[in-house]
Amino acid sequence: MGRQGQSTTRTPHRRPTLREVADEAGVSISTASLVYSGKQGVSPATAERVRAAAETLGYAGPDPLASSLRHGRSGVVGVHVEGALGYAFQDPYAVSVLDGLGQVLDELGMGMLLVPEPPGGAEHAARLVAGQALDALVFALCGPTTSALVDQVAARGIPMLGTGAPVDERVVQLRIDDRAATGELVDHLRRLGHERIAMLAMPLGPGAPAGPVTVADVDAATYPDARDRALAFVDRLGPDLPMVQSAGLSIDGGAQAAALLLDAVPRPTAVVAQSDLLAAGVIRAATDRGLSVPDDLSVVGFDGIELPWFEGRLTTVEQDGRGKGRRLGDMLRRLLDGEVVPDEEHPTRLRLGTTTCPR
Amino acid sequence: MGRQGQSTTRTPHRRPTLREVADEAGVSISTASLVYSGKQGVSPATAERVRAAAETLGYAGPDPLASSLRHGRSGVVGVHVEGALGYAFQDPYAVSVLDGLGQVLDELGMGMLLVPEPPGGAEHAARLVAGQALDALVFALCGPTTSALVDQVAARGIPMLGTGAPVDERVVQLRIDDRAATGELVDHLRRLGHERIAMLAMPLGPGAPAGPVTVADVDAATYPDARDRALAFVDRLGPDLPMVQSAGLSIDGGAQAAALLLDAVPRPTAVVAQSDLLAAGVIRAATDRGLSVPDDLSVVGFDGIELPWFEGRLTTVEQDGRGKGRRLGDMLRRLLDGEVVPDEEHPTRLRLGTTTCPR
DNA sequence: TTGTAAGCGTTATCAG
DNA sequence: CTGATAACGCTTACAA
Repeated sequence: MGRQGQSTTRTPHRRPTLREVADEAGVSISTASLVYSGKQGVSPATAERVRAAAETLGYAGPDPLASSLRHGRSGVVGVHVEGALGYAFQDPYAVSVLDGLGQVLDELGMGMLLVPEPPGGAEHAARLVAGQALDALVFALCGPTTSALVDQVAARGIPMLGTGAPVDERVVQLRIDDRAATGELVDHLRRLGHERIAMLAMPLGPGAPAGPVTVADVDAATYPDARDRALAFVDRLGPDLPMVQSAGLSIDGGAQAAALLLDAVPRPTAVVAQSDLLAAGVIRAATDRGLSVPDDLSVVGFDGIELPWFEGRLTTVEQDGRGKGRRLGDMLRRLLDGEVVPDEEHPTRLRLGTTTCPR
Repeated sequence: MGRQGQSTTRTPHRRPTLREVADEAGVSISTASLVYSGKQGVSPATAERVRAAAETLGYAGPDPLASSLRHGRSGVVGVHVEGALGYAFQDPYAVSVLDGLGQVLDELGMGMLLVPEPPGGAEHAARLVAGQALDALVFALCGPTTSALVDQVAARGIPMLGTGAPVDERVVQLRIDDRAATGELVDHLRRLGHERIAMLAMPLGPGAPAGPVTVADVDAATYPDARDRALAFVDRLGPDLPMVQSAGLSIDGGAQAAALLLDAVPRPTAVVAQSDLLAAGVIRAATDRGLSVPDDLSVVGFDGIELPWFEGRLTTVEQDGRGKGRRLGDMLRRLLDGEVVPDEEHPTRLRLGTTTCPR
């Protein structure tokens, strides 16, 4: 109580340490520590003395850094984000996965550290990971099949979790069945009588240009989810239907790539877009051309995000991003508990909307 | 080369330490350290021996935790996010700020740790911050005027940066002139001949319900940006024009609140929305009612985000989120360098689009 | 150029 | 219930 001359000399921010608190309280440093970790019994009286001393000195609790070093755990989970944040977070699906993961991490008292890997520079991410204490690394947003980070992180003994990529036995996966789900979409369109169906693929690899793709391109794709969805399309419908990839995972990118499909003659009667964002682009491109969805063109997407500005409801595959994120969090918890966690599969389901109708 | 029997015994993941590497290389531990910090001269020959030893033992470099403890810096910047991630990241403007900040942090080799503060539970964020080693905390996304975190973080001697909130002298601010910018929007509409202008405000506080608000409500607002924009509106146009707040910062929320304005008689001829997302909601609500924008209703927003599905261009105030984020990063750098950083102001500019026309 | 030694601030183990 | 003491893994004067 009373002034402590705090504003007079004020050495430039040397925080008091537990030892000083202990001295002030007239107890040993280990006793003081016990007060904070709250494990063993400390007599209420001494505990109170320690707290008072802490108050006096302005001690805000044990230094997380020292505590982490001691425990060998930082309480931080890295989340790999491919591309700039502004780019990756444009996709509500990606955000919903992070949201779910974040919920679980919150419960675990752990933090989420973003590990962005900018377009050209893997070394940035590598440098960050080298200097940052991570308890685990999650590839939540499905990037390339391989990543230079994997070796590095594995060497540190840090467990990794992914949603299909990078493909590596050291990365525990929570996959969806991209092929089966895409198959359901295609079957739905075929049941409606569509035959001239086109595919609008996500970029098959980093920096892929918008334009037509062949089956060979698909086979060589760097992104496994884009590849599997395209392969399922080819499996069901053969190699002769039009396929294009977009230059990015965005509405604009989708619209631009969709233009290639919609301006072709004969025009497809249905488009399978590999993501809802791309499907939104298809819808916009169609509308721009005076085509009505679904009357002139049926459109299906993938992911199951909300498109609040769209009156109507996209026919799509629900992935339940938040649920997937939560499940990732659950696997993470087990991984950190030292359990051996096998790969798992997350269910998806076809959701019928208003963007498809009979041919 | 050759097998090292890695898959046979494999003690459960005890990483080698620098001391073991030094022993293996036949040098002292400090010499080995020098090889990694790369400061002083180590003879190329010894350096090579150390590296070889590291390779042999599978040493992946100094433990970041120990290194951080020694340096007293964690290389982590906390970013406060109000509400669930899935909610906060819905706003492209918020994401763009984070994107810009992330760019600078990347250059600094620092990481970005998300510190979500869920709707009801400030103690979650508090617990996270208590257990996490942060070099700084940024309130990038403009939350409430006060935050319980501030005292706690200040006690740890961690510098804080904000964009208007929380209001506290210990938080260095990068502000925009909300009042002047809103004034420009209003003036623009008045020049076009509009008189019956309505305001659609962002939530004035956490969990605010959608509905009409009075000047008194505005004065008591918890979010300073929402308050200042509303006050500027009242200053210019008097207290008698309709004002509503939305229940959340989203297109849906905007549309719902906008309904209250558009169904009133007489209907306003122009709406000032406090964010572009809300403006998008107004446009949707208008369209739903068969009103044409701008012919039947002029709409202005705030922020300057892209609405890729909207043919046309919103009249709004450009905030250049990415630039703002980068500038926050720059202030952060100076703060971490120990400089005394004064509050700054970020410029905005009126951007004319296609959503306003003469009355 | 290399080695010695003293911490960084905690926590855990084990006596008392 | 409390107190020495030894780590945790690394960095950096300072000495050789």
